[in-house]
Amino acid sequence: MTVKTFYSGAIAKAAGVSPDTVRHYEKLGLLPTASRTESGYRVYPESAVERVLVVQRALRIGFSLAELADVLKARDAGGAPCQRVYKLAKEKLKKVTADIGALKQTERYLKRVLSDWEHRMRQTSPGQKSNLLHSLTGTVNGSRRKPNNLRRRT
Amino acid sequence: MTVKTFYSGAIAKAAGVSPDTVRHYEKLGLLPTASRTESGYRVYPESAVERVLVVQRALRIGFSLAELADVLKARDAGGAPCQRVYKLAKEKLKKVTADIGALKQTERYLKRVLSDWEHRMRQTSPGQKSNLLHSLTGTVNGSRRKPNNLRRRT
DNA sequence: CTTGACTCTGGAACCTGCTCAAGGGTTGAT
DNA sequence: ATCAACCCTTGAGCAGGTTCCAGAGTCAAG
Repeated sequence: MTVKTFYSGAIAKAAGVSPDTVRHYEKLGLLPTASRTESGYRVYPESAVERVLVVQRALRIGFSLAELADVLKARDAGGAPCQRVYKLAKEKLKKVTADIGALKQTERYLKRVLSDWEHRMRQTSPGQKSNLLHSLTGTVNGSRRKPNNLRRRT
Repeated sequence: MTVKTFYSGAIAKAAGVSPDTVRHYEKLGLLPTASRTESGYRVYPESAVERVLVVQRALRIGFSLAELADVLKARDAGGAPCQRVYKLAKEKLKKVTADIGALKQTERYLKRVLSDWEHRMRQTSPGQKSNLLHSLTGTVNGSRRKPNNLRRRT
């Protein structure tokens, strides 16, 4: 009795990603190199699903694929990179907290700007310029760039 | 008496960006097309500095260059795209608020994970696997992708 | 034995706001 | 005349995590 095995597509479906992603992960070393059928199809053990899910969760926390590849390769090589993982996670937390602070400042600023604009627009007849953008001041402290990319699978 | 004029480099320096950025903005329509000297140098009025600054501030709020190009072109064409700008800014606020919520969830989750790991590592002799990554559960609700990119000018 | 759904490969494209490089002209002071 | 310090253009590159493509092979059902 052999272990149940899966092609890339099945792993992908079970983990909610695309087959391309599975292959990509393998190429980067996030999944141990799959064995192949005679015809060249990748064959994975069921555990690969969990692996993909772990990667996805770690990504959400802020790990990069490269970092994950590092530690997962170390693990697959028999090591126990817990210290490394722990340290990385702590960095992620710091980053997240900092990002929250920056975003909050942007939020406050944006709220102020909006209420200012509402005031300004009430004093301007429609179709007239009220120079909203122009009224932006230089006092945005938090830096904000793309905290979007809300990933969603189709 | 003519108005004082500036080359791209001077505008850039005054606004704290690179000349490349100024040209880039012009190409995208964020700056009205500059007139040229006989030798082909771009010539800007002083107001271009303010324009670049406005763009930079709007970027921090979360506007994209494309959106800004839209409204600024409309303005330059004699329009008053205030409604559009206002609506966009409101969307930005919504996004920022949502991002903060998502990040806060990630923060909470990450904190839980870390304290769990600390516990786990105390029970594992050094050099042994404690499967930290593997213990990531699926309960991260907030989606998080790169709320970093903290822009800083060099 | 055809059809349709799968698999493989390598490499390019996506997105965004720049940034840089190559190759070449202009300006202004010495 | 020569030099530094500008300016121009086109086009490519970066980050990062996919996603998509062409061209081709494989597999199982009818």
